[in-house]
Parts: sequence; structure tokens; C-alpha cells
Amino acid sequence: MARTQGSHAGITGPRIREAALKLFAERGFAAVSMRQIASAVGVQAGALYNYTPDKQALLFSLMKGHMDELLATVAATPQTGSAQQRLQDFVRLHITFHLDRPDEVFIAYMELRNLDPENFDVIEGLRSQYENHLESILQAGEAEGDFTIPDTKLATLAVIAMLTGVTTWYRPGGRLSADEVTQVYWDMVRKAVGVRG
Amino acid sequence: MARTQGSHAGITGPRIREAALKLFAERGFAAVSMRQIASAVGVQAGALYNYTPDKQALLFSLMKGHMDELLATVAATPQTGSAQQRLQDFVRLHITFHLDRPDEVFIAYMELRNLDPENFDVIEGLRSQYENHLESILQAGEAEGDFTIPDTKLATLAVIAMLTGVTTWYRPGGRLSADEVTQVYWDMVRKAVGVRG
DNA sequence: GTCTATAAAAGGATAGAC
DNA sequence: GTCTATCCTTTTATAGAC
Repeated sequence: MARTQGSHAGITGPRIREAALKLFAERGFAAVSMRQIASAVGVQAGALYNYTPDKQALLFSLMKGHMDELLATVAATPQTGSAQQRLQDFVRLHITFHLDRPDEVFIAYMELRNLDPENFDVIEGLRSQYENHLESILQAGEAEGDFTIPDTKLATLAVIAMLTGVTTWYRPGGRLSADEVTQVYWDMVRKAVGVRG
Repeated sequence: MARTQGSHAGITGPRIREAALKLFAERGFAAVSMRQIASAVGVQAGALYNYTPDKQALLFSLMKGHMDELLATVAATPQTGSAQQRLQDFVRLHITFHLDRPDEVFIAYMELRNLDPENFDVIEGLRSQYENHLESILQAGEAEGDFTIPDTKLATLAVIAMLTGVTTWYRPGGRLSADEVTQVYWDMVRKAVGVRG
């Protein structure tokens, strides 16, 4: 006999995270209630607290998971070859990773304000690590004479801002494919940092 | 005899806008209550409704005012001279305007989700006008052979994202002055769009 | 593991006195 | 133009039944 309530074989946790991710991205953390998340999952609000101590922890978990995955992806990229090659790999990785996860990216950039101070510090630390990875590539290229960059710190921030901006307008099925977008952006990044040749 | 309550010579309206602007930028529209705004101004919540029909109208008014001012500033810039000159003027204007108004910029980019559909359309229209202004400069430069741009639409979005990113990290009194930042960014924009010479 | 019920607080907005 | 008081809704989170 079918059960209309009760345990659901342990899949509720992931479904809560998915629903929260989607709703937070669409409407913003502060504008989404625990009841709305529960409703999207198909449970009552009280059931959510079997999976998260509170709403804040749910937000932090989503953001931390996203940053961890981003850094793990970067770490898994080969760091051999010329600075130009590594920069091109970074551009491709950044665009691909971010276009594949529009909701996570949106939350990671928009909901920093809604993190508790301790949680904010954790996420900011991870973000710094990511920026430092790009900056080390730019510094290496500058030192080797492959790039011409007046200020590597500013170039780092400018490149990341430029690339991340893709997520604000890109839609699958639009005028350009993700690969074509990557080509165009690589062309601009390459010129902006003065890649030789 | 000093009055501890009552009319305040018509300055409450601007003060409400200032307080709302600051609080919305710091904590986000949805996370700020009318009571908090009233408290920052030094009035009771009910008094706010002498100045705005509701919270949504207050947000829209702030965003619309910001976009109107941005477009008016662009319109007041001379549109003569070479495409390169106009692009350089645009870069300087964009950075200066945005660094002078960090709270307005933050709201204009972060709170689009919290606008009612009709209000959203208005703000989006104004944003499109601004983007079109830059794109027309890039198209002119490309047509005249001054720039080398594979895709002017993407270049427009990339340049605006890059420049607006400055507001996320720039702080007065930091390592670089606003003028120095502008110099560095102009260098990167110039290269990215392949300015001749 | 989920439900129902509820506590306790905070939210937007309005009415009427001054 | 502002205050006090209040309405009504919604919120997060918890308690205890099943």
C-alpha cells in the first residue's frame, strides 16, 4: 500500500539543497521562506530541520560546496606548460564551470551579505584562493616576458569580473554556443594582458 | 521651545531615501524592514508612508533615480572626436560615476530580482540604453578600422562587467587612487578592443 | 523521518489622535 | 507630518505524536 507520508529513503536531503539553491537564486535568500523550500520539496517546514540546523547553515553549505568544487576543479587542472597556455585553460575552465552552474554562481556572488560573519570569512578565504591562482599565472607570464601587465592584482580582478559577467546574460540556445563565447572572451583576455605574439 | 516631534521642514523625504539606500545596500532589500528604515531616520514606521506608497515604490524610486542620473551624465558627455577618444571618455565616466555612488550601484545590480515585473522592465530598458551607448562607440570604432572587435555585443558586456567590477573592491585610501585605477583599466580596455597604434 | 500544532517574534501597512 | 496603536500575515524554529 502506498505511503503518503513517512521516510523517503534518504533522498530528501539532496532535494532540499536543490530546492533551496533554485529558490535562493531566483528570489534571494532573505526573500525565501523555509515553508517555500519545504513546499518545493513536498514536505512540511518542520521536516527541513532534520537536515539543517537552520536557514543560515543551509545557505552556507550551498556556498561552501560551490567554492570547494571550484577550487577542486582548478587544482585538478594541469599546471604545466606556458603561462599563456595556463591562462587559456583558466579562461576556459572559469567560463565552463560557471555556465554549468548558474544558480550556484548567482548565490555565491549575491548572498555574501547574508552570511554570518564567521561564515563570510570562510567563503572569502576560498574566493581569495581562487583569485590567487589566476594572479600567480599572470605574475608568471609577466615575469617571463610573455604578458604585459601594469598591475597584476587589478588584472586578476578585471579578468574574473569580465568572465563571470558571462553568467548574467548567457542562455543556452542563444546566438552563441558556450564554446564560441569562450573563444571571444579568450581573445579579449589575451589582448588585455598583452599576450606576446 | 524645542519640538521633539512633528514636522521637520520637509527634509524627511530625502533622509528616508538616504537611509533606505544605505540599508538596502548593506543588507539587501528583502532583509531590511520599514521599521529599520524609520529608526535610522528617527521617525516611526507609519511616517514613512507619507513619502512612499509602499516599500516596493521606495526601491524602484532609488533605482530609477540612479539610472536616470547615469544616462543624463552620459548624454552630457561630448560625442565628438574619435571612437578611441569617446571610448576613453566612457571608461573614465563609468568608473568615476560608479565609484562615487557605491550604494546606488550595488542596489542597481543586486536588487533587480526584487522589482515588480513592470518596474523591472523600466529599469532593464534604461540599462539597455546605457549598454547601447557603449556598443555604438565600439561599432563606430570597428567600422572606422580603429578597433578590432570580433563581437561588439560581447565586447560591450565584457567591458561593462570589467569596469563595474571595480566597485566590488575599490576603497578610498587604498593602494591606488581612482585616477590610477582608471589608468590601469583604460589600458586593459584599450588592448582588449584592439585600439590601433 | 515526517507530521501537526504552536510558540514567539517580526513583517507591511493602516486608522485616527494630535 | 508624525505618533501611537493595532490589524493581519508571515516568519523561524521547536515539541511531541505517529
